[in-house]
Amino acid sequence: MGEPASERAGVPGSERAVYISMDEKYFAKKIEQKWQKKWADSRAFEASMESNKPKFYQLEMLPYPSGNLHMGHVRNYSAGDVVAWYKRLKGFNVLHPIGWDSFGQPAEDAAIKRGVNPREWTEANIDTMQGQLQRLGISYDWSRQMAAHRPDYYKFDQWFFLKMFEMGLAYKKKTQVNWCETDQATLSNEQASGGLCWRCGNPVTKKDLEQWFLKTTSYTDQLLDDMAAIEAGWPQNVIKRQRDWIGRSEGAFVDFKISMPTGQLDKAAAGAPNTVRIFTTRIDTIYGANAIVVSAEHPVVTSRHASLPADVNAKIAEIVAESLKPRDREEEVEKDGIDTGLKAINPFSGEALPVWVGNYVMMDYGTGAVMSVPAHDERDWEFAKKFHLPIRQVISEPHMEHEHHTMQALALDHAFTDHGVLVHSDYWNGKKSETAKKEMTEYAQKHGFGEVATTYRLRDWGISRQRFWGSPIPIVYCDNCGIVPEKYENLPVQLPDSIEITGTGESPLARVSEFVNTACPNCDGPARRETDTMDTFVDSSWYYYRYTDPQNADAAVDPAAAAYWTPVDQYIGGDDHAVMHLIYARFWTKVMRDLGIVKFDEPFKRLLTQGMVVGETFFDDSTGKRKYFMPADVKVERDEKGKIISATASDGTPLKHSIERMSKSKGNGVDPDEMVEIYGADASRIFVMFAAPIENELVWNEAGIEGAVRFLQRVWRQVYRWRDALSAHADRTTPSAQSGDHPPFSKEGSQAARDLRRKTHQTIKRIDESLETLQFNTPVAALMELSNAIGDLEADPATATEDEVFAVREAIESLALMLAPFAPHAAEEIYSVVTGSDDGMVANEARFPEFNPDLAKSDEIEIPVQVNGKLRSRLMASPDASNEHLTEMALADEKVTQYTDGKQIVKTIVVPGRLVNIVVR
RNA sequence: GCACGCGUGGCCAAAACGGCAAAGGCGCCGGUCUUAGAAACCGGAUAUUGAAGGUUCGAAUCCUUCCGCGUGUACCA
Repeated sequence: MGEPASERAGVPGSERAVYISMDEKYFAKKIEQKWQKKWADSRAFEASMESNKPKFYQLEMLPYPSGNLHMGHVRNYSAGDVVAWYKRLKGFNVLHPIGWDSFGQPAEDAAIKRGVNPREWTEANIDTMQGQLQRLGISYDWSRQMAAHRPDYYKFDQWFFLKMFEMGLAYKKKTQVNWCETDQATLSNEQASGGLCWRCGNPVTKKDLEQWFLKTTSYTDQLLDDMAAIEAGWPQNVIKRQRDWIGRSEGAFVDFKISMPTGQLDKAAAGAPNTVRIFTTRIDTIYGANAIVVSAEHPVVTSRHASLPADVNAKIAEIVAESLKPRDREEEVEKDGIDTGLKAINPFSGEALPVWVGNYVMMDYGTGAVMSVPAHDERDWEFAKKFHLPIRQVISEPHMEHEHHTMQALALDHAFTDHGVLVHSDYWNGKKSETAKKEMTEYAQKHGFGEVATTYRLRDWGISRQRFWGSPIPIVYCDNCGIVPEKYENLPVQLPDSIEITGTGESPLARVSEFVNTACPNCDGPARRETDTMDTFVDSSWYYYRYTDPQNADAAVDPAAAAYWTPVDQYIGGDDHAVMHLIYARFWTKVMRDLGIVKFDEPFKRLLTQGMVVGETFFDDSTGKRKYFMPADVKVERDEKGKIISATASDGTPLKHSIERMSKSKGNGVDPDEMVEIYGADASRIFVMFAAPIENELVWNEAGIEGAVRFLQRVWRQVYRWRDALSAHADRTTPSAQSGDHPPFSKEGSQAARDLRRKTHQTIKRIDESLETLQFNTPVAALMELSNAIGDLEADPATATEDEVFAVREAIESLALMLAPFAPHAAEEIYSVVTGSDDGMVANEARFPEFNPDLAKSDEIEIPVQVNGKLRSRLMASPDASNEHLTEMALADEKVTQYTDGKQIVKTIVVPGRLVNIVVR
């Protein structure tokens, strides 16, 4: 690559007879610095509620301040800025804020590894990244920045927690966490992957810990049903994933009575349940049940521990122990279980079924017990095969309706899980599954051993983290009063300024006595604080409300500010947050609605999920752990398609390669700062938007970025070439590319000028439509085409006709305005030259150019003529020529008659304005 | 396994409702300039739209099957 533009920056432009002087060459850095300063000085992007324009809230997902921006951020924020600029130019009062998800583990890890202060580390990172974003020229309202780790923000995490505590939405419960005995630390699932502690390498166990939960499940139906209101504005796959995640499943509960095997007394503890309730979605298969299978933790077995045979108890203990081991997601667990000796009576058939403990039944879903119907459920099939349990088919193919229902069906070689017709099912023989489900549930209900039931996959949200760098949970434990919420006036419960974080032990806060020891808010006696902190998803559940009222010390947000700006009109972010963050944020909004803070159900009207930015990685995993190599240190062989054949390290070690999410540690990261330094912010942003559709994965390939630079340079050159001719017309009071202010072309007006105006207006239409539908790559292509069209006009600026100058002016001014969302600095500069005002588009209330259909229309169009679908000729016709006229012209055409002579014309198809097709035989 | 999505020149990609000879960029080739190269500029070539069937006057677009790739998810009863 050649001499970087930046090194040439700073050359002063020569004074010319134009209102705004212009360098002959495009100096990215000079222009970018100029406009970044102007925008900051004029507070161009600071939003205010004092406006008579309609509001538009453009939001991008809250970044974690890791220290450096990566290309995924650049992609996300460039896209957001396209929307923000577009809406601004469309006359909206735009709110476009940014902030920091600044609580979380990396800061704590840095503290452990390098002994730095997490607060200082975090603040320094925020500084760095803010600078990077500013150099990219993203049009944020910096005055509204929030950062989760600052007490003025997390105060309200705590406020919300207390409110939820009052509402019964926050509660404490014992649950299992990954636990490293050696380090005495809880671990997230990722940190415990493979069953080994990521820090010390010792096996991880599970441990029961008291944890705080937020009752997301009390909003399950709303979370599910309210999606109907936002469905149109959200990607289908996100909607689907949320539905799956919530996992509503409709079926029935059925109670089975427990009896001990013949000859044995029931030695169960007093109060041991004598029924087992199962959940099933297929009650129609109940005559095929061969066993009841319960989870190892099910009360029906735990309460009978004393009476169960020793080998049964041993096996149950083994299953429990096995289930406590963390395992890889991919690993398939073999079915295991044991017959407890208990019997359960099928309330439909009266049959006594064995009660098994099975490792595939989960205690925390449904009732922790299932009826095993091997003929019609794959898991039960597998279980029955392994333990040689009987398999009885009770559902037959649908066409068997009214046939011989009692006949033994064909021997099955796999579970038949479809709906069908009941057989071997007594009274219900011959009925369809759907009918039987309904009737059997009603029957169970009527006879008191069952009911209609709906279960969900969604669990409550565990927010406790045994960590330092998070928002303290505002709860106090008092020997006299028990669990006591902190008083509102005592918020925020502040993190201690500096503590030693070693990475071992329980929550680091537990060792800070000034923090732990406190007075009970209730009785003022000695008490201890909760030392767990909140999940950082808490912070990101409501930050977008804080932006609307960021300085408020008394409330999370003023309802009036929230009412003005929210809900968010357009949200843009990574696909990876499709489920968790977006469910939590939706939940939080519903809680805020119930608190009367907002009046709507859903926080994000429209959502766009962008694809990841990925790059090639090279690594050696022969040691079991991946060691990454920088691409510069790798010798790569490629085939003619560019696919990698082999890669070797400089010392000759053969390396594996892959395409992975960009990151510094993997050596495939691109530093946005470096890119901005070399190519400029505008070119970088254009390239990132142009390279691939926003929702696709973007495989990083830097080669293309020079095309973006060339495009900007070409536009610049065109503006420079025409600057004198344009400036002579730059004295209008209202700068505008609107078309109505120029009379229609005189008959003598050149065809070239007419063509350019047509291209301009066609481009306006295209770009407008693309931006409305959130396509960012095609508008860039359209701008390139428009710029090519300007270049195609051969007229000399000095001698051009008035029509031609007007057409060029309209094209360039439109181009500048439409370029603003992608390359705002260059666009502002060009706009200044064209309009003679150096105050910027915002101050000038610049508007997106308006499309004029009359100008976009060609006066004559070419109509292809096909014979039997094959192109044979073309006609020139007016765009509104009648079908009859076109048909006549086509049939008279010589090239057409060659193919139609002597044949019978079967029919003629005319697509108005498009083509004529003559079908002959 | 299940669900969803995608296959268009060497590469990234565009083409309302099925309707012209399938955009744009990168790369490539040639030219101008230059001692030469690079950059820049100008010009040019390059596609039976993954495969096979089907529907239709007409298919990149709709349907079926297959092949390849990607994403999500998994004992959820």
